Amino acid sequence: MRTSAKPMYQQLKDLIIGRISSGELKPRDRVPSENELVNAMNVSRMTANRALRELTDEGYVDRVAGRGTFVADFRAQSHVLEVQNIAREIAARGHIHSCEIIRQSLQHARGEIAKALQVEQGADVFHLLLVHFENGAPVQVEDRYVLAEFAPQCMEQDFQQTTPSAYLTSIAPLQEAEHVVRAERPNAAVRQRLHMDEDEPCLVVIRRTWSRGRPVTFARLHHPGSRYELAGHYAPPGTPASAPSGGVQLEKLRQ
Amino acid sequence: MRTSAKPMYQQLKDLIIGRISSGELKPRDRVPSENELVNAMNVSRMTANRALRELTDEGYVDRVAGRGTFVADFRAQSHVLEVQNIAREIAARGHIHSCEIIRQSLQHARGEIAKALQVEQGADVFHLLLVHFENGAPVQVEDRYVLAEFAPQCMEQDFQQTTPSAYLTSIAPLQEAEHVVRAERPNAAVRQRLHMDEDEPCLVVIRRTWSRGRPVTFARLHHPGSRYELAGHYAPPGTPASAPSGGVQLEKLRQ
DNA sequence: TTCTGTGACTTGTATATACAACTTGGCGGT
DNA sequence: ACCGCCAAGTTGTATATACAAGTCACAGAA
Repeated sequence: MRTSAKPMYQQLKDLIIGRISSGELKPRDRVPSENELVNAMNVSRMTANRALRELTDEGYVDRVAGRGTFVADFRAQSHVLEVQNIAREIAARGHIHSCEIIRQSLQHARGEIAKALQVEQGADVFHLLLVHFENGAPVQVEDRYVLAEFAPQCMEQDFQQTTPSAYLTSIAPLQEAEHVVRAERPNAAVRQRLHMDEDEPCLVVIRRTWSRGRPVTFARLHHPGSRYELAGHYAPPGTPASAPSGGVQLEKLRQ
Repeated sequence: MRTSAKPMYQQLKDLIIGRISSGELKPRDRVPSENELVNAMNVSRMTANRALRELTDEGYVDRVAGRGTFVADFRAQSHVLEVQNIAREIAARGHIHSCEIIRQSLQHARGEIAKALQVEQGADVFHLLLVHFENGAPVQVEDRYVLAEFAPQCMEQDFQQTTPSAYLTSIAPLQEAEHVVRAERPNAAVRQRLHMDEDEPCLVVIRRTWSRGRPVTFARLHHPGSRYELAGHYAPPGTPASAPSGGVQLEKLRQ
């Protein structure tokens, strides 16, 4: 065929990614089957198969023999959200997560915030200021800005029930993330909220997240250095997962 | 065909990955072409194509139409090494990297080190202690242990010319990496080597790296909080790279 | 000598076909 | 009512074939 510049399987992928990104197809929705694509798009089944198979590898869809192809849960999109959802992270350790809401307001983006979100000065943004607790001890101050246009229902949300990152991933796929990690001395307000010692340093994560090609949220996350650390494990795709086994061992290395 | 449990294209992938992991095929070596696989393994070309194409997606090989398929440079293995090579990182900023070697010795692994590398107490390990400088200012203390068995030539290396991580990636593919990031107060020795202020916090990265299924090196990297930060950008594979454009903007947010 | 083109080999894509294995719903028998 | 079986639809894999496009070496012409 090759009527266009892009190969046919890529056009099929773009088509389906487009339907997912636009919200036309939501998580767990059924994606056209190979045979439906064959009839609708006038391609061979192998071409449709390649498109859907690659979308599976890339985490957009899940396929089950005999049932069909379905849009993947955003939550399962791995890496991007790995560090993101602190409530899950705490729950995974078997601990209890709780949350105090300091501020939840609609503001006009100014200065750094407008730049970071790539919008004009004065654009509507929601500002959230929360403190997250693990078994009652504060472990994170979340200072987050969200494009109002992206999440219009943001003021009605109860973020004690659902963390902002969980809410954001529920309304659209967060497809890209950028973060910067620093060690800093906290200011007095942060130190007080995190119950930190006088000279205790702060682990700061600054994070921007993209959806549909645009940055939609910007967050500064402050953690007490003595009670929080970031961990990550990277393996190239296709690796049979050589059983790292070691997160626990590393804990013991804490000096 | 399906004579075995695993599908044929997977067997082909495993075969080639095996030859790469064992060292039989080194970076830039030529991998059998599709037609050679067709003849040698008695499969169809589409099956050989799928195996080699997936190996390309997974970063094991590079393919050039008209020339052939070649083992990928380990250095190009993206994520795993992203944070790893500080000399490259500094060079990418257009700055000058230099390095002071404090210690380069053969030791017996004890305690935490043996545990982290999953070897018996007393096994031979090389211990490296270096300070890395960016334009003359110290930015990292690298405290690294390397399995002697893995890198027997380690004592002969001049790590002022080639950083340990560059050397290690040159002798075998580092396939998995695990890291933990913390904010800590440095001890006196580290503070002195990094020329840090009295109350300046330290960004600490603890990293283990695997090769061929075994941990081979373990490093503690200390950075001055005021002069170093970690940055990362994650996008799901297949994303058309929506031009983040923003590392620079984020810099300006530094308080 | 230098240039040109041509053929062999390579990857990239696309199609048509085939069979296996899994899932679901419905039909018919008990 | 319930059970079992089968048909239709789905994904997963494999083959044979075809053409397009890139690379390279070598033969032959200028």
